[in-house]
Amino acid sequence: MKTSDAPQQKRSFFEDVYQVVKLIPKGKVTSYGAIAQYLGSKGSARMVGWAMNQAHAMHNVPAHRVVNRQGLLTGKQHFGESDRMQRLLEAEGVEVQDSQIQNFAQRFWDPSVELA
DNA sequence: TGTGTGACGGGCG
DNA sequence: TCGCCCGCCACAC
Repeated sequence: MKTSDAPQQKRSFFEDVYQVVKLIPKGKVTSYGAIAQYLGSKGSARMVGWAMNQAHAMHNVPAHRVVNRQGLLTGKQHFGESDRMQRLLEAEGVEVQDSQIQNFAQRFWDPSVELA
């Protein structure tokens, strides 16, 4: 086995994202950019979004709590059912109207601030 | 090895 | 105000 082992945790950028997402309190949401900024790559919000795509395999990652800066459930399409993501948020007390989180500013949870 | 992709964000017309 | 374009960076093929 040499260096070919360690197929488990890769300490990749993804896991960092997952850890942050897991820390999102129930009933709160954050944005891709906020996570990216917390990770140090403010302009790499796309990476976070893409990481969420892989997070699909991770059942411990509440990806539904991550939305874009507008508070819009842009990633709902990746949850299979169009209403699944919204349903999950509503189950946590987050008001969602037409894929748009209500009182987004109030529900917003910034890791770079809360985890500071 | 290099190119393309991507659940975004900010800026400009 | 709305819409379009460009930029960022890691990962897969």
